[in-house]
Amino acid sequence: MAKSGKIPKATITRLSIYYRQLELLEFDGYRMVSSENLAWLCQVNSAQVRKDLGYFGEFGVRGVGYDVIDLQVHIKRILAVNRDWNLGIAGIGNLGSALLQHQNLWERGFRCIAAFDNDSSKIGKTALGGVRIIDIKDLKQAVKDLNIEIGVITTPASAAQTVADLFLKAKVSALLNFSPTRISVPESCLVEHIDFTVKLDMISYELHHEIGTKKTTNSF
Amino acid sequence: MAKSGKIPKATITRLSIYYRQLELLEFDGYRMVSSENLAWLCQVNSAQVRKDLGYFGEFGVRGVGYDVIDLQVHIKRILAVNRDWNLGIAGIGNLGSALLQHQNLWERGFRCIAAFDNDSSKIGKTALGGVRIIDIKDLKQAVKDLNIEIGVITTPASAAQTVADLFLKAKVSALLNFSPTRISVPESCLVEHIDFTVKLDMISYELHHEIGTKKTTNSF
DNA sequence: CATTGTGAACTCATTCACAGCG
DNA sequence: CGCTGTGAATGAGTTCACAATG
Repeated sequence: MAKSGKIPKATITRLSIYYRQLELLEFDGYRMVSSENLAWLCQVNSAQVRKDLGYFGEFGVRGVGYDVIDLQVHIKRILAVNRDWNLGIAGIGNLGSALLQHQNLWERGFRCIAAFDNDSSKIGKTALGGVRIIDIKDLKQAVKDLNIEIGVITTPASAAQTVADLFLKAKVSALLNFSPTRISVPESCLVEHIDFTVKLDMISYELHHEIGTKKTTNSF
Repeated sequence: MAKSGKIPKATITRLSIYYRQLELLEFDGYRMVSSENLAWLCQVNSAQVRKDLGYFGEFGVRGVGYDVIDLQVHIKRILAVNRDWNLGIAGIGNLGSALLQHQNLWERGFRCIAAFDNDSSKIGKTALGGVRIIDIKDLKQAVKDLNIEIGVITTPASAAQTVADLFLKAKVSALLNFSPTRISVPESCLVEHIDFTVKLDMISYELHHEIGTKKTTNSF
């Protein structure tokens, strides 16, 4: 069923987006959707939708389309979001707080179950989302006790590498880095960056070089 | 000097990253850097660095490398970040607040000079960063008065399209959308998305499908 | 018979390899 | 001699176009 081979990273990104549109379609009462429809909603080419899905199996019915609910189930399984993931957030400023109380994350199974900071005025207090703030010195123990798999870095840039090292010593499987810094990690650890200063630089560039045509971008 | 032709979007992303490493190199007292060096720091191929720069001119000295300060100036000019950009933030929750007080943005010339919300308990108050919170109904006027060019959407997903429409009516040039929703805009408006639920889905996928090799990613 | 699934064609991006030059 | 700049080679990702089919 599921086919192997090299799967473009962009495909995974799009699967995530297809999934969200499918949720909306279901909410709006649709039972079936064609690749054309879905592609239009996600602002991509319809062959792209079919090819992306084709990497993982045959989920459609020729002449009809895809079952809106069925396809959600398939994509959840592919993305492995049909389970919970435990997250620990380091750096409980506004950004960290935003993630802790983010309703959507919890609903999707991304559980922010630990909050770390080095500010003694915060430690021991209850952060937004109802999680107690733990001294970052105790990160390793907490990661172990709470079985945290994904570390989220929402510290200032200057602390990012230090915090990353703490997470690495605690053997998390992946890091999500919100600081505008490249962090260096061993091969064994997956890192994703979310750097809005880079996005703003891109906007700056594109506004300045006024590209006349289609400007909505598909980068996430 | 500056060469034209199609420039990959990824090139612009990398220029932004090169720039940040150059700042660090300068801070550490380096005067010159080779493409090899810089590439290593940014975790890319050295030919990539040279090609990226090559789209815009010849900034290096053969046999020597690139002047650390000079190259920063060139990249700033290319990215058009050698000027200020006025930003308006809509949705003053934790995420919006994080941006408003984000020191780095201001230093880089991205000035968050307006804050909008529809919550009457917030309107009129001073947000973090010292900006007064304006009723979102008055967005259009404020955008005009303050000459805001980039609208930032930090509202819940449910409000994202409405707020986007307000920004569009106010004729901002670009939107930076932090909500996990595709927003539809006319061709004339540039949109960049920052969607961390997508990033988490990617982490989930990659952890589940344990890719044995190099896992640090270059997507921003 | 409308729509999927997919090889082949094409477009875009990265890397190689070396000529050109300070 | 060492490193840049770049055409040529390779590789990756997207789109086309149509045979397969429920």
